[in-house]
Amino acid sequence: MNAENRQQPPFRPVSPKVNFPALEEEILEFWRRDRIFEKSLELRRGAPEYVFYEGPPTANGKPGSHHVLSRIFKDIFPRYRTMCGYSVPRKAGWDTHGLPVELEVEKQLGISGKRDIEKVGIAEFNRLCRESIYRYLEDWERLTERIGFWIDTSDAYYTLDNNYIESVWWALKQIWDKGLLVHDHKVVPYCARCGTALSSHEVDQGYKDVEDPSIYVYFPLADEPETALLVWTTPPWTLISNVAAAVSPDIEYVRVRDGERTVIMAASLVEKVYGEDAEIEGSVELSRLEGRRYLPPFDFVKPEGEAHLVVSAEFVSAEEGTGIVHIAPAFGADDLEVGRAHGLAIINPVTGEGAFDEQVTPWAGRFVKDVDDEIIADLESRGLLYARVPYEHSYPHCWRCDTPLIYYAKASWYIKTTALKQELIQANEAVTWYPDHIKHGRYGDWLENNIDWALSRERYWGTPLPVWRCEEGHRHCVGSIAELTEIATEPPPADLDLHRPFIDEVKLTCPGCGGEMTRVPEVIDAWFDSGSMPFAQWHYPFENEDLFKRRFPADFICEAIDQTRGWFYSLMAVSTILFGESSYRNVVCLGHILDREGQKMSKSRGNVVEPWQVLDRQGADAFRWFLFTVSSPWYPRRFFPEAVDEVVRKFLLTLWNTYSFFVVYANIDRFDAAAAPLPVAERPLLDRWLLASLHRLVGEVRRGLDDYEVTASGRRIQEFVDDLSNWYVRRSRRRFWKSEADTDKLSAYQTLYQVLVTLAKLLAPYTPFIAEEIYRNLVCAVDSEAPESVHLCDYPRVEEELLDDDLLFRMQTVRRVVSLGRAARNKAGIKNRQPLAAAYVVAAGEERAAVESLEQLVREELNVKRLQFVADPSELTAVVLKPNLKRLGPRFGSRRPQVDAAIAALDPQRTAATLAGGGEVAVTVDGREERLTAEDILVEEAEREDISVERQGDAAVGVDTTVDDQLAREGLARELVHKVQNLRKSSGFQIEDTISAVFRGEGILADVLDEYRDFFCAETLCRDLSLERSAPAGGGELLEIDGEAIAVSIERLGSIYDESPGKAGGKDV
RNA sequence: GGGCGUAUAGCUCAGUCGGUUAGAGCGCAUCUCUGAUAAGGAUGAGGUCCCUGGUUCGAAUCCAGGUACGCCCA
Repeated sequence: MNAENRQQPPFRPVSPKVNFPALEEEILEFWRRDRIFEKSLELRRGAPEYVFYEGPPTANGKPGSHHVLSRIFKDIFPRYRTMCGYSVPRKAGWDTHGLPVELEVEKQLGISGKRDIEKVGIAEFNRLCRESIYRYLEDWERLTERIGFWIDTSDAYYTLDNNYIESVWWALKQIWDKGLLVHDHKVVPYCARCGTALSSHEVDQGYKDVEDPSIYVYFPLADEPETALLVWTTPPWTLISNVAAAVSPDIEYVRVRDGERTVIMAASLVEKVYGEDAEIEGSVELSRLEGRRYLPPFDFVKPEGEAHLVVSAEFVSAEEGTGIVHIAPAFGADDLEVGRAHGLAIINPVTGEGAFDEQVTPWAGRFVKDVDDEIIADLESRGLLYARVPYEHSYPHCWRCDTPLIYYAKASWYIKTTALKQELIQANEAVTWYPDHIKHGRYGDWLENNIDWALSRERYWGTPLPVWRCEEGHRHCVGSIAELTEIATEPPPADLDLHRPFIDEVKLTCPGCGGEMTRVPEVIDAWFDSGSMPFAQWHYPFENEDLFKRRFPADFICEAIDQTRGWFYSLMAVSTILFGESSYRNVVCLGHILDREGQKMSKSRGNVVEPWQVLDRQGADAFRWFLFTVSSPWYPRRFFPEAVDEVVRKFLLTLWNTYSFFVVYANIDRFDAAAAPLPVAERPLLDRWLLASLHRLVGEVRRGLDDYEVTASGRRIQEFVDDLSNWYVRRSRRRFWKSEADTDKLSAYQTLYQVLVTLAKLLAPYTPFIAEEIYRNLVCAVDSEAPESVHLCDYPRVEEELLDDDLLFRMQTVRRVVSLGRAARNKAGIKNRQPLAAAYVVAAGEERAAVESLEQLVREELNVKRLQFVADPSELTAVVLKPNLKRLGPRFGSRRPQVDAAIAALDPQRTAATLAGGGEVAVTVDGREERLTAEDILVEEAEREDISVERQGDAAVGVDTTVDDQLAREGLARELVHKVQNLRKSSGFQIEDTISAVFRGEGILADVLDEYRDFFCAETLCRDLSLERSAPAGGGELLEIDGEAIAVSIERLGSIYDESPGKAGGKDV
């Protein structure tokens, strides 16, 4: 053993078998222990910032696979930008308020509804809500860490913090001061039993198909009582509150005879209501309708304002009913809008319990829906009912108690976002959306149809609306704790919890009248909380002014498509009101994860894939790579755990094997990564090709990630890894495994090393774990100066001088030739191990030059001795001449067999050329010369027996299928090597073990072994070969090849480490 | 009910400006190769490009209408 051999292997040995989840746990431990995330932030401190906002998840349930999707997209771009030299602070956040939290607690307590909650007490209830938030926080943090999402959870913002709430209050006060925070009536879906309005999400859960009564009612005109408007409506009880009848400017109205009276209705609906025989008396001008008064169907309540006249409204349609719509502003959104426009009264004799109040004498105290029948009977008794028709429709019910909801005008607090529509649209113009169709599609449309933001909730667990009110009706909005303290009647405690019920106890002195002010009972929509995070996370403007200003707006945010009207909107709306611009510049909008059937994953369907299923089995890199590359992130994608297996096999293991191959051989050879690199120009063509290919890839991946595009870039990396493993490494294997330590070998090592290290950096944002493993073993192990983590490195840059399009073209050409050649071999049924004399390549010009420059490679791949170029595919095929029986039959009759024979005797190639040139050939029949033309002889192309050809378009490759004795013997030699290699493997010998072999046999196999003795020994590391010419019997394995047999027994002698001075390594090729 | 998106091989997905025989990977079958590999190579089977209609010399692609699924809204 010489000194060199006693050196330690440079790299930690790597097993080709790998357990990714276990590996990842080790990496996580390293990151934790050595604070790599913190160091990655520290490293870029002071660099230009790339601002990322974390859209706070509600930690109100366990995180699922869909959260993995958004969280890895939130991870990859900040990682990438960090490696590109930006400072990318990553403050986590938690959304802690809102109805879902309350519902969770209601469930936990086994209670339902506001009355129950108040029985429990708001203080206790909110305490439980606060607790509930933290219940799943650990699950979230554990998952976040495990998937490699680098975000600073130690410095997270919580929307329930007093500081956060104070910033939100500040924002609300700004909005208040602009006059945009208003108290107004709106029609909301309302559950009378629960005494609360429902959010649209809740309403969605309760639609049911029901049958309600609908009625056709006469509204006699005040000045012409024998003529009536015919109005169709449902449900009947709203007629008590009728204040107008609406017609449409787009509908034609007519008078129709109806017994004693005349009715007015839409022309297009007459037949449906009165049948084919209806008697139409004439049409009615819209101007003759608008403003006309009619006799109200009920007069329990005296209207305050305009009432009981005909108005015109766009929303009226002639699709069903009569084209005239009853208007009750208290009970319909459209109605309220029409009422506003025309100054109509609002008649609302319905209590919070959904019952008529005392004004409606006959039915006071009864639930409105239960009175429909009696109302209909009353109308009928007064001759005001034309017809009653059952009406089937989908109607919302309370998801909690199944009570039919009523649409009910309630006073709530609104932000007048409609007043800012243009500003919002303009703010959106400055945002880049991925995918771009969202910008002017789904999201743009939403802005175009903007409605005021219903801000208040009559609930408990939320940011309290900071508005106080006095007996005089003065209102005051509080914008800070200092202000609160200043005008409170009694100074609030220093540790005041700003939540209910504590804040409700704080009374203010009215700045207007000096009276006592009490806080309004509402809390605010939790979306306003999350929309306020750009400043509230910093407690701006009370603190951190510079921080906020530096980190506003965000360069990048990312959520799933369902956030269009959620966070994407609330962020933009809040910042546009306060700061006049969007709080984000680029937004990645992800599609949803569906189950294997394409159905949405949901707890109720039971089709949710638990992320740990994947993380524990295949690992985080596999999960990440799958989600990044398997399909476009904008589209909904189907997901099931087995789908990740392919990613592991196809990508991660291929990469791993390449890496472990390198480490195994580099350790055997004691490769010195610090040695001076060979100039690239002096490296073999295959190496230059790989480097050119790598740097083309670097450019593509950078361009992709710069443009928030991960899928195509990832797929390109995958292709590269496939090329690296199955072309470069496979082609280079022998270069790593040969005894001379020449520059060819050094070049192979340096090139593969360089490529693996670059690849690790390139992959770091995608698959941070395996990238870290490769980097640390290859770089940190040999270079103590290098950054300790791949995530502290700079992202690879394109090295222009390594790009070489010409070389890429040449290799592509060669690979096509090889592929065709292999197909040709396969077609001929000749084993690859059998050497052949020649391959024929149809190529000219650049392509021929390409193949010539890599001739040896092609010969090895195809296992042929010689490469020959031909200009035309026809040179590789035979020509067959056939008599054209149609012509020659009549011409020669019974002498035709002679003609056939004569044609068969012609030289096909030459004859075909003559005929193709318009010439004639002469044959002798019965001693007479006969002339035959192109029409007499059919020229067909045929396979040549001695060449097997495969074509693709203009390209074609053929192989010479003639196996002469010498080739056959060489083939047998390779068979022997192959069999013995298998024997080595099955005997459990190491790659580097040397052996002795004893053969017993006679005949051709013995001859071949003798002839190829050196070749055999080099290939099998056989250091002691003996051949007994005898019957192949006795001990050992019997090798059978083509019916011949030879017996062999092998034994381990030693290792190549133990022999030869100079570099270890040992096969002579 | 409205808006937006999606639909291509058994599965997961490409398919550029409308242009030759619609592709890849997985899976399947046959063959082959292999001392890095859970791999590689070759061949093959497998298609109502969701449906209907239109534009066009020509449609997976453009237009209209519909169906299914998803999201948002009513």
